[in-house]
Amino acid sequence: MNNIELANLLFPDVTLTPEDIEAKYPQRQLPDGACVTRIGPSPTGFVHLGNLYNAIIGERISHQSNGVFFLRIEDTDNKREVEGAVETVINAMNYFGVHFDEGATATGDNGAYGPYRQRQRKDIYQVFAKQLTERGLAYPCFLTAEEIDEIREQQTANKENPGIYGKYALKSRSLSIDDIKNNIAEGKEWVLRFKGVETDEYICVEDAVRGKLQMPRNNMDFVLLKSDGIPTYHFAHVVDDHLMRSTHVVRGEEWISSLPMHVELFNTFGWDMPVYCHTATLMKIEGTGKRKLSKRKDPELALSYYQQEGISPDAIWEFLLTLLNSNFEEWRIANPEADYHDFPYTLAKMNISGALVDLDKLRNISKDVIGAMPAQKIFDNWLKWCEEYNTEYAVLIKKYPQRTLDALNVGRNAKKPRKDLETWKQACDFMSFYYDETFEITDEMPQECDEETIKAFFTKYLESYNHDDDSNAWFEKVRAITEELGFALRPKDYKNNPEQYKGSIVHTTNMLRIALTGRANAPDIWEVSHVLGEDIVKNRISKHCN
RNA sequence: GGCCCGUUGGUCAAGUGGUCAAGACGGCGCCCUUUCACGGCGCAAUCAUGGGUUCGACUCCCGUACGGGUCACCA
Repeated sequence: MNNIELANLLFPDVTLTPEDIEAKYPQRQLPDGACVTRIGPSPTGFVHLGNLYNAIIGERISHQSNGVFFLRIEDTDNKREVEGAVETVINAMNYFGVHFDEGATATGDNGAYGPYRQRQRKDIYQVFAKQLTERGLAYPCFLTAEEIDEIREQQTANKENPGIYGKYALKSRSLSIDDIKNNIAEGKEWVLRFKGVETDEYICVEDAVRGKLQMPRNNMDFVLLKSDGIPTYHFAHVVDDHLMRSTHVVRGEEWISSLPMHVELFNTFGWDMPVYCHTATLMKIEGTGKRKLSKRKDPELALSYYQQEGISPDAIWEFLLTLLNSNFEEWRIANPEADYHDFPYTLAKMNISGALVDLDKLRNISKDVIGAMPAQKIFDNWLKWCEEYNTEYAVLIKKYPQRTLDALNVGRNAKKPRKDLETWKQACDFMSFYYDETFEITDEMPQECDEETIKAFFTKYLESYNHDDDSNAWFEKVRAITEELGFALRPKDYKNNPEQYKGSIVHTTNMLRIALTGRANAPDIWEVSHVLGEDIVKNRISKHCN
């Protein structure tokens, strides 16, 4: 009786019952084995790699099983919320190719299990909070922050576990209904706490990636509702994932230690627990050891970093997939052409220790990914990136669309395409020699070629140059000049008898390459020449004739 | 400190009692090659540690060390 009175005192506006709510969110009609899961980012304005990492897992297990993947905004902490952050999350997920079946969108909610923003679900949580109060399992606590601090200090001094539990909860738990009425009348703020049970029992949860997790049963009087009536993560998680009918909960391992609270809630409500999947923390190398990626020190933690660098979403997926499932790389080698969505992802193959984010490996993967793209797709993606991050190049690309496309095709249609491009940012650097506006000579001419030789070579080259020559005819001329100037036609001849030659054809072609592209490492000279066009070629060559 | 998780080469990692301990990135070397690439081949390099259990342990158990997480009206 007392509990009912208390519940009505605390929640005078709540008229619905848990049954009413349950009825609004029926079991989903899905094929056997379908996974329903979600990501629940909080709108802090910072979306990080770990968010994507977990999102990919959720996306894969749900869509591979013909289930449902949704986006829920966990905005219960209004202090941390940043203007426009919801949009930031949605845009980032969209950019990186993570698609939701339902949930929060930029324009509102989509789906029958909403609202998908936790603050808008306040009324729902209150119904269940009231029920818990009626059952005598929750109570209002008027402890101030200072009082809680004092308790903690005392506990630390006594080497006891910190928190509100056992005898430390007594003061609040033993308040009479009149005390509570008076406190409320005086305008004192309160939180709703769960009544933890004093016990030495253990709980055991079968985690889909870690196997058995065993830990002491919860004994804490943890907070269910904060003083503004909004739930804590723990309460919101349990209520939401139950009502939204999630079958799997994918989240970082930092949640393992609060698992006992969640188990306690699922059990007291009598609800089935979802399958938990606690994933590893992303690490970074530093000095001799690993450490957690840090928001402050590591720019590569932010998803925006990869956008700024112009690493394609496909490359990020392939990279994360290699971290997530170690058999992905083998699968990729066996199926070089396949879409990564066809890779059979499994939770069981997940690694449970912290994976290290290796940017070199990412770049390598990125090269392969871009290497496999048709030139037109590269053109489109690169241009799109430039329009946002490098407007100078966006202008160039649009000024010379055909030349750019031809340039992107150099060496691409061979059986083994070149892998010059690794990121859109780096592409701006690599492609610079195709435009007079950005052309720059950065490498030195080979030491084997003195000034005299350089002048002679280019003069002869220019004299004999015929833009209509095919590749073979062109190369014959290069050979002729090379020989004429006393350079070996075969690199080995020079290597074996260095005293007989000034150098080899390696050096003469190098000169040519540097004159045309500004560097020693660039694609096939004949092909490049035909992308550049006769005028530019002659112009660049003639600069070295005197 | 309590509770929990983890530890295979420089890095990502296969591996579930018997393997010469896969593979990938990076490094080095060689080969292919008319340039630049691409590619191919090869080399070096790993089971944190001490005890058990066992005919046999990277695999199972206990301890130690190290790393990580968490102990909020943050998620």
